[in-house]
Amino acid sequence: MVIYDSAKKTKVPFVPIRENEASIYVCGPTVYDDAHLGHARSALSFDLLVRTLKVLDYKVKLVKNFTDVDDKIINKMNETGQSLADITNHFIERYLYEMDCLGVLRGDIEPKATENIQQMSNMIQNLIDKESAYLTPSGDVYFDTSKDSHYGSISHKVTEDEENQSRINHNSEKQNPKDFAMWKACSKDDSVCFDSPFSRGRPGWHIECSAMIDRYFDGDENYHIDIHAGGVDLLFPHHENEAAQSRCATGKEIAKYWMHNGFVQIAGDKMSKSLGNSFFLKDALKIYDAEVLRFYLISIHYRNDFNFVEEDLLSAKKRLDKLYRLKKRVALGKASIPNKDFKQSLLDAMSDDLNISVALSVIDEMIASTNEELDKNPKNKVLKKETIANIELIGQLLGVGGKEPYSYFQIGIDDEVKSKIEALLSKRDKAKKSKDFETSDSIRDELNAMDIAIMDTADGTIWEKI
RNA sequence: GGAGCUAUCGCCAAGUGGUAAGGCCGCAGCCUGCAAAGCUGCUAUCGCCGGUUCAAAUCCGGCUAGCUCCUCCA
Repeated sequence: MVIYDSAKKTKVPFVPIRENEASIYVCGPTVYDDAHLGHARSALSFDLLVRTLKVLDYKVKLVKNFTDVDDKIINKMNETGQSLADITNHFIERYLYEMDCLGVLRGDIEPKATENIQQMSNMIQNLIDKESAYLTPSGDVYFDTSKDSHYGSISHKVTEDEENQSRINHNSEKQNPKDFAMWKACSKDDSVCFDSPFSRGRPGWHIECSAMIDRYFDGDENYHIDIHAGGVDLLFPHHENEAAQSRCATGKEIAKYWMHNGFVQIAGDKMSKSLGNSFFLKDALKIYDAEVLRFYLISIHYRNDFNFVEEDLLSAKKRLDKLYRLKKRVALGKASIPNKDFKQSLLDAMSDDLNISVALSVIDEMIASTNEELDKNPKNKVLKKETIANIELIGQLLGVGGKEPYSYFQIGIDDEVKSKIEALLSKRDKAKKSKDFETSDSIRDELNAMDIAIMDTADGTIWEKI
């Protein structure tokens, strides 16, 4: 396995802390709003990583967090009058449901920030004791970036003159503009406060990941975990700051490897809260089939920008359709084992920093060559069994193709429409048998008008929802 | 203002030194009563300029365009 390490800015061989094991932490969402396509893409990117490692026989430990205490959530409380727990539980539930729809494997642990206040507080106190952090008169605690000689080693964003060039005006009680809050003291009217040795307040954003990783992973003397993952936007400052905290608190690097997924764009623009062009997953799932959406979102390499275009989604669907049509052809029978060359090529592709484009081309070629062989010899049972195994492997690795193939082509068709289709087909069949092609063709036109495609096969006529 | 990424066929997109994978669309053929599905064949010299090299889409420099980060963000 080779992965692109965004801290080293190059592809590197993946050599885990412990042989044949992989410890992975993925930065999850701040749960104050519905998840959008960007959240889906991030989750899906690292879902492919986890699936690939599992197929390669790594024992994977995956932790994905929820940031459930944050200024944005508090703003939402003030807007809606709901409690923190009401808001966060609602969005966590929605998030998990939507990710389940997309076939994203659950984390082994999915901790919330609020379940780790004690751990955060301990780590902050530790950093204060080591003079890597300082408490201000108002009760805030800042990390002192000048105490970390490796600050900037992850994102490479910190330059000598950045503090002067940044567009942001730094005020506050920071000793250094690069310093960041680990703990924010609450004011009197704040409703979300936790006790700590330094002040009543709430944790900053970065500290939760450091604390959770310390809590949930063992690591070794050099690193806490193998892979730390998230969206590119988190590279700086979030991951830089996490790394600094963990480094100074524990003397270990937080992660051996860093992976960051690219952004989803809508019409060429970044999708963001501030632009108000978010495409929420709940809306996307109303329009598109979840599996098709998954297939589309994973079909572009995770580090590239992803420009969401409906036309492209539809062409992705056509590509997935071909897999299911092949599945129809081989549906009867048990799986044997995947074709050796196919499996090797597929794993080689995914092992190269999740090269999905090559993986998909390997699959397309498998589909074409299998169809060709089945055209010549429709009863090739050995091939059929092998193909079933091939498709199962695709399912494990990419999380697509697992549905029963006929039902895949009937999504969105209710029983009423279904019986109407079947009645029309039976009528057409009679007309065809009596060579009344005018009638049979007009029935076909009628079905086409209903977005139903039909195909006559040796075993009778089958239909698909287009 | 600073830092970085990207630029390959109509569209999506692989490919980090040796003469351009794959998918969608299109065209032709096979199959079909006709279709559909499936199969076969056909369609690019890689943003622009210059350099290095026997050889570059691939390395270097410049330019142009788009995007991202430096602020909450996946």
